[in-house]
Amino acid sequence: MQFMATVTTTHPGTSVERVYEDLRAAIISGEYEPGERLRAEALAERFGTSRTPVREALMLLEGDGLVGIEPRRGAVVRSFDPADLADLYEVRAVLEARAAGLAAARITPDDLAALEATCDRAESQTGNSARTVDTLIATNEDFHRIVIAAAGSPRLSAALRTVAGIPRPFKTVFWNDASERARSLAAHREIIAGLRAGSTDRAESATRLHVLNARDFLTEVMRERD
Amino acid sequence: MQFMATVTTTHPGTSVERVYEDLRAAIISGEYEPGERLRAEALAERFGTSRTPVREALMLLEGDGLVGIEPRRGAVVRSFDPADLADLYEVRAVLEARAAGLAAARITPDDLAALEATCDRAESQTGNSARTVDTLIATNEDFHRIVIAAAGSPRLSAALRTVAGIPRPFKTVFWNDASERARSLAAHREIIAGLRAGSTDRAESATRLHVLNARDFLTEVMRERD
DNA sequence: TTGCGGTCGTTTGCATGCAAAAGGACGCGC
DNA sequence: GCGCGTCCTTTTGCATGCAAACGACCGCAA
Repeated sequence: MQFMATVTTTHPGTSVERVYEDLRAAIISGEYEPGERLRAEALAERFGTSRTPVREALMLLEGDGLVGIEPRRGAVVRSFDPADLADLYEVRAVLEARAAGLAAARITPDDLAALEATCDRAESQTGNSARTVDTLIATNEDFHRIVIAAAGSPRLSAALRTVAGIPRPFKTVFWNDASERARSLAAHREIIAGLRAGSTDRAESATRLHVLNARDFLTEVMRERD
Repeated sequence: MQFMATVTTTHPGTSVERVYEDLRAAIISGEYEPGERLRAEALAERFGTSRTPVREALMLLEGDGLVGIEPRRGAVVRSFDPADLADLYEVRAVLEARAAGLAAARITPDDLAALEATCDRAESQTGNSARTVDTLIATNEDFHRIVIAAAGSPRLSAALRTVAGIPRPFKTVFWNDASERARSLAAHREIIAGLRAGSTDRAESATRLHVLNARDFLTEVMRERD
């Protein structure tokens, strides 16, 4: 399949990175369902490469907890049961709280302004259209990304990657819920206040609360789903 | 190089796993020095495989923070400057403290006994022979491994992998220091007490203290090294 | 001497071939 | 009818070929 004809003004970097990013996005978007088998050949064709980089990307995604690989059996999209999700969010709570705590001592006015901007942006989004929900999810991710970057801890960022990705359907139920939206927005402003005050404790506590609230909502929803 | 002659009663599993484990051990043992280049061909020859599994193992080790890979430039053993080490230990402190906290609610008498056993074993080791230090390092790792396993959180375990590995020379200076040994042993017993009491707070605090003490010692030593 | 450009060897990244394992279909015996 | 063994297909895991990137080396000019 060496005639890849400059598929889509391809990203920079190597093939593995490209497949990793795109496949990750595809899994998170829900395009591949939990439990679905990920065959190397098919993915290679899809991404216009060979099986080698696909295989490598799959190994990286396994490290991110998005894909399960069993030797000689292949890769599948991991499924998230309530216990899994709760576990994941609890680790996220610990790590993101710590990130916020570190950020409180280092954050710049620019970053604070950017954080405020995400809140304003979220506030301006009303309704439940797919576009609205998309924007909210993206905005939320921006917020967390800024805080984590502001913490300035490479190891913390690396650790967070192991709990960063969950398929979008889960997020969608969250951001479709009006009261959760309001609660998140309030929490974000609370976190910003802590960061602005340079208060490690406030930033940490507010973040922990925020993430654990999300955990509770999601596990609750999943429980009543079945 | 397909005549690999059953190199060393090879581990089970795939070639990648084997290379990953062995190379990881080699790096941690200090056999490859920080900054040293890791050429795929040479490693393939050493491990009796081809470059493909080696390349994949290197990517996994990059995820563990032990190896740095730059596209088209190759892999190197990561070097640990004082800031790196401090960062790593701070994340470890957060995660291991949390693990101990979780473990306090779930640990079994068997695990408690195993933890006690590691302390007794450590206590019986005196002197500074290489063998003694080896044993202390292994014993210490056993202790932490048991606690983490007892936490029963797969995501926490996964996150900890990103901060688990540091080359042995660093550990050696630590375990050669008599007062650090004593302090570690006392801390371990403190943690056990917290776990036995089922006290999340005690187990957490003791663990955080323990890991941060190690951080301080190491950064201190590194500072005066230069 | 120092800086720059061209050349060549080395090493990576990717595509592909191939052996072997896993899973399923089929048929046989019970 | 059901279990079991065998054959066949699919898919993985690994080895290897090859193009392209990197960087070291060398010569030349300022």
